[in-house]
Amino acid sequence: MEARYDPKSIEEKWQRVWAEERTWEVSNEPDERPKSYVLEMLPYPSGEPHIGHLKVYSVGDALAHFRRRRGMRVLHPMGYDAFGLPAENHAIKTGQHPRISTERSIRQFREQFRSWGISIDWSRELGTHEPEYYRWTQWLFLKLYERGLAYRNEAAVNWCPNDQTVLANEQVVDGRCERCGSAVEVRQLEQWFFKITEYAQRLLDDLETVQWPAHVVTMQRNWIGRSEGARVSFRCESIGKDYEVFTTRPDTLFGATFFVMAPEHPDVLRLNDSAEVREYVNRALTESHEERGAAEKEKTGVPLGRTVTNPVTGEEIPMFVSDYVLMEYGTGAIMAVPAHDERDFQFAQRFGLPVRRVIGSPNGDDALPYTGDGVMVGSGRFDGMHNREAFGEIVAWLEAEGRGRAAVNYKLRDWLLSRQRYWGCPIPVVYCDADGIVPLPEDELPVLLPDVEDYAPKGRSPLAAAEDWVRTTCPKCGGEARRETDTMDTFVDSAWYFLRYCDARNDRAPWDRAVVDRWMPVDQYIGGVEHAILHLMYARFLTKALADLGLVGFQEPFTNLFTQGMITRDGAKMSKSKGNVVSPREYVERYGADTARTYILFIGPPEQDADWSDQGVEGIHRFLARLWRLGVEVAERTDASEADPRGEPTALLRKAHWAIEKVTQDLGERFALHTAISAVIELVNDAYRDKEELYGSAEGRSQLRFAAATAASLIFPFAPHLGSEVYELLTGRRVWEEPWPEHDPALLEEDTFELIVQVNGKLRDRLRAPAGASREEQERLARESEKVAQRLDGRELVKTVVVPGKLVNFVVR
RNA sequence: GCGGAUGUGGCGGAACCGGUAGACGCGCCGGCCUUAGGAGCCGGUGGGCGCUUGCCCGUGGGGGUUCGAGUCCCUCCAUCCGCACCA
Repeated sequence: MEARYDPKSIEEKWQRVWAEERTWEVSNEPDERPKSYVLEMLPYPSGEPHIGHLKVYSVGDALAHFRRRRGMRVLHPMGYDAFGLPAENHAIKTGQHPRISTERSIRQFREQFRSWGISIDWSRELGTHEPEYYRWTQWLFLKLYERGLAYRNEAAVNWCPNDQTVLANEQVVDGRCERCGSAVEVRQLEQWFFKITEYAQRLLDDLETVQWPAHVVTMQRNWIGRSEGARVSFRCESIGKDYEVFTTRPDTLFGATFFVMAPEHPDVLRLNDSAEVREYVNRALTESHEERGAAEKEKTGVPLGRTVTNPVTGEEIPMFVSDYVLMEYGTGAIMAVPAHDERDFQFAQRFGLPVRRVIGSPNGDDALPYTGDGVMVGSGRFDGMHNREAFGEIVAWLEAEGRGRAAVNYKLRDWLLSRQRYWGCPIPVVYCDADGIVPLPEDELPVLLPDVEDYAPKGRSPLAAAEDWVRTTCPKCGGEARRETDTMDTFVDSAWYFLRYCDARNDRAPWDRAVVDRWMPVDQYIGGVEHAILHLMYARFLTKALADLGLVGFQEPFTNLFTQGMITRDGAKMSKSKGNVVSPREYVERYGADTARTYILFIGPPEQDADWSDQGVEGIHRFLARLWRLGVEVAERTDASEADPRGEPTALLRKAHWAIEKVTQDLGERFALHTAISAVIELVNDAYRDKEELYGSAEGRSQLRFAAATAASLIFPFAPHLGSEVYELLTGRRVWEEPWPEHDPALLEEDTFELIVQVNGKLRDRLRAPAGASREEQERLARESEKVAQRLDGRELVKTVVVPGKLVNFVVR
């Protein structure tokens, strides 16, 4: 017998079968089976897949296999998020077209995914850079534009000086470019936006309809940042204009002793255009987010030499400009209540402004600023009221006077989607002197990305250099027009790919609604937490917009979300500079894909970070080899006719049924893939322990053969090649065509159980007791235990606790 | 500062409803097989004391609820993550 587990030949054999027979393709025609859409987040193809990819697809594939064999029609597609900066930066360095390097990476990804044996429906494969795909990205842009959800506007935007492009707020982390780490500058530019703010409330509300990890929901909630408060008007008599502010504390209005505007506020220079103010404003505008953002920074500002009227006190309060007020939030101006707000307090200290207490603290503590609740003071007829009550009363008063109203404000800002870069989806509009912004008609799509000589960004899109391409005619008047040269944020491409998969080869529309409505929403979405806000928020927004357009029939794209943890090495994040990168290919070549996949799932709970260990890989490889040898040996030493277990159930047969139940629960009811694998290991260990004895009888052989085939069947979702191989060896059948096994509950029932006997809650003895023992019987058995009798002797029995089928606890004094 | 998560052997982790703490794997120790093995097979492995049967301690620290707590409550500590001048 050639007793060597050879993953290479086994894996190649089954991969060939799956490719030739297109085993994992699924039709869009519904059948009696319930559907399940299992999706991992779209990979960005750069070089080769890394260990994180191996993990996410190992998790998703285990689930896809399990659900198929449980009788579901499973959609499990693959594609590539192919536009983007790394490929373009590579092009700048080498002069090679980003399409070349991107498509090279895609080939490598595809080849690796195949070598991992992931069960993908390759007939739906897509790349977001293909005209067949981005044609529809452009089409969606036009739909949003028609609906007023895409607009062009000048605004203070984040500018990355290194990547030479604007960024969305979500792509700025700690004042730095999320991609390259450069300090982000603020620039006043005209850009394209999607009106995601219009969906703020719905994005918030519908978080309650999805089953997502709590921390992701919390992050989205915080990002949307809903605050309830009021808008209040402050009149500036000297120029005869009302300025509105948003406040969450209308109850402190009597304590508003000054008024502050953001440097970007359009009226600042109108109120005061002195050199000092100009200089302050200019400095604030050019300061990076990081410099400006620090909360610890000392407050700065300049008085504007004007006043506004506090609407409740009638008092004239001074106006300032200061960079601690943000133009993007609320109205870009605030009422300052130094007694009850930290920041206003700091500013007041710095500028010697009055601090007026209007809420008392319940413990009589008179330290200011005080931000808690209490009883109103110094607030006219509201004095004596609790501030929570005064909140509503003051808003009602403002409304009656026409000086304000209740209002809700969100931190969420519109999605800035234009980028001054080359390797992205062209925005399908033109600029015409006569007609202004003109969207292209649908039949002119796709607007193909032209080839250019130079990819280097120069503060404007490299596309602007393609003069022949830029010059075009206006679809409205036929006159001269210029094309939009910005491209779209790649997050637009990935905000709808899951819809395209449903109907990937449709060339008349992005999808057929009936088809999409049958597959969507995604039943299980799997990916990393790093997308908790960006991608997931954008995809949710787009889905809602499409629902409003009547293009899809659901509100949320991802019913269940699973966020997998990172794989570290020596406790640290893998990086080239640390030299601790684990290459999946290396391990797949050395041990086989089954070992790599099973190990990465066995290492720990998939949602947690886990540290890669070469010794751990060896351990799992040993287990798979053990299972393979068991299969070979059992196939040789038992008869195929003995496949069905017969005779008195042995411990091993019971163990097989126990493993079936365990794996089914771990895979079906939770994401406990690591404990599912443990259960199969236990089954194989028991088979080794018992096999020599079982070979001795026909009945024993039949049960052994069943146990080995069951182990193969249960390991299949994790190690599909080995599972297929061993299962075929023992049954002659294809494991993926077999229904998922079901355990026989009768076989899990034992005649006796281990009765735990405690005295004062401490374990004192373990006894065998008959399965159906009554409480009295259990207690009697426990009392008969010598060890227990010794401890009960001469002491007063206070109480006896009996848990049927489990334990007896004697409480003595 | 605010919000969230986590803390169990030498290591990764298990224990699902409050009921045998440490499944499974790694590592380590011992044995078998072998010309030899870093191959395979079998056994042991939380700590301490007796070292045979047994006893005591033990799930980050302290306190509480309970017949009984890794699990529930309070409190403190540590680590990680997210947000952070959002009015």
